Amino acid sequence: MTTLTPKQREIQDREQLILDAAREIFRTCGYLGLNMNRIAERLEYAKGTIYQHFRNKEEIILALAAGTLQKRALMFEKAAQFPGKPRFRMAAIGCAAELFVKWYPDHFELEKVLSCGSIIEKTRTKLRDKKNIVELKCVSIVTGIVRDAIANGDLKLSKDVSPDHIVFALWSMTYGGYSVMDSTETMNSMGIENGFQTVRDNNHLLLDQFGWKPFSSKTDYNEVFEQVHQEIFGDGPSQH
Amino acid sequence: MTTLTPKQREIQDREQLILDAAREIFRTCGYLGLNMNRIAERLEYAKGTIYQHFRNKEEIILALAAGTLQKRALMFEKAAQFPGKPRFRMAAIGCAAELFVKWYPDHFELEKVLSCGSIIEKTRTKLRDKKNIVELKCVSIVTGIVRDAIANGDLKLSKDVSPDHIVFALWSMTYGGYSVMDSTETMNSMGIENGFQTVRDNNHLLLDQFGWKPFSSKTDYNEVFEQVHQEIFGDGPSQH
DNA sequence: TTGCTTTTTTGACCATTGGTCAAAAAGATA
DNA sequence: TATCTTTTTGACCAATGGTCAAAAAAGCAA
Repeated sequence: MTTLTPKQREIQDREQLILDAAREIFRTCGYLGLNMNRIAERLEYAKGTIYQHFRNKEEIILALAAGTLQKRALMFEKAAQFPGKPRFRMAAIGCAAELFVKWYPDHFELEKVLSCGSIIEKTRTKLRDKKNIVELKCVSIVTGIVRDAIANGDLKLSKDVSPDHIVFALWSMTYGGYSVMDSTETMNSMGIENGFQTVRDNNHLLLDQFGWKPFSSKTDYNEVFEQVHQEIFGDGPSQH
Repeated sequence: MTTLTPKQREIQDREQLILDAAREIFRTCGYLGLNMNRIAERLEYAKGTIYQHFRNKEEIILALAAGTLQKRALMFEKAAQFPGKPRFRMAAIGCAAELFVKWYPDHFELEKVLSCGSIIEKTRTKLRDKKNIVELKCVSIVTGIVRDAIANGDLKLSKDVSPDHIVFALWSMTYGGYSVMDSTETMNSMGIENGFQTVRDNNHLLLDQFGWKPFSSKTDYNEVFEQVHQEIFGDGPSQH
């Protein structure tokens, strides 16, 4: 039942070819520069063939975002396995998140496009859900580490704060920080020289305030970062 | 020299008519639904006339964003004048920021569109700068309050933290929080019931950790929020 | 291989939008 | 009123999104 005719196989493979071409065009020409004609032309297929795979360019962009997000989920999984106290593992997640945006800078641009209401609504719910599931995967990994810290005794939450609150706070700070950094104009006028380092510091500030031990005053989390960087992600973006 | 012929006056006024129509269309139909034809049709002008005012729809969107941003700057100015300790005034800024996104929900959508590289680059630098100046105005108001707190003795910064760092942290947390809230899907699966309240709390957590007195454990900043809400912004979005 | 059916591909085709510009209309001036 | 200047107009073109009947290719049975 799972055997495919050569033709079916070809069609299936083409999906990835389309996405590869689209990613390349998106990277160089952005949302407005990407269009179905251009993809077809580059792959030497007729336009109609591309439409057989994707309903419109918005769905292609969504698929591209889901693709990179999948890579992030894998990175988060690896990071979560860093041996040691939960807070160290959380620092490893921070490292993964930072390397992710550095390794796949176009993903951030994809996300920005997809955050526009009138763009995302051109895609089918089904496909959006597919992406959301991968995103939730990341969230649940992080929540898991928070729970471990609670089980561990390293973190005691007051009753008005839940693990989800902590994840929301970190998520906000990180996403917001990268976004603000991206709008260079305003950023330049502020005296932040190393935005990534600052986001890291701010996250640790938050975790300290939530009472999560060991505090950043006791541990050099930059050292942990470097360790994770080398030991887990030393080989760069994995090619597969 | 400042006297205008009736015709010149008419042209000048039309700019606002165009923006009003565009804002309405953008609100209901989003980025993809907004186009020059539609604006011209609604105002019963020829397309060419619209092009005399704006080079393309991206520049219209930029102008719309600059317009609402201007309102935010005014709100920040009013908030900064809240009488009392700098940290109270900072809470007032938080109130202004929150009311701003609630009062002008389409502004957030405008920002998201303009954050897309290939969209913003269709606008002229000159116009972008115009918007940036208003944005910087907001930043400088906030930075001013931080400086007041330092002058005051309520806040002592370690030498590796600058006022700009604090502003960057608050900005990240707030912008990031609102963004994450916006992507409802992921948000719903997390157990955050009141996102706005959570963003407020997180900001206060940060300020506490930076050592800015009086701490939120000593003061009920929700009370301050309500006070600012009523005394300063009680009359709703001002119509002018 | 051949002839028939089903699947896939193609690109001509249409509608919509972005954007231009020469000609027409309106306004200013004297 | 006649003349010059400014503004408006909408026909026009190019590019893109998207469809679909016809052609080509693939699958299959004898």
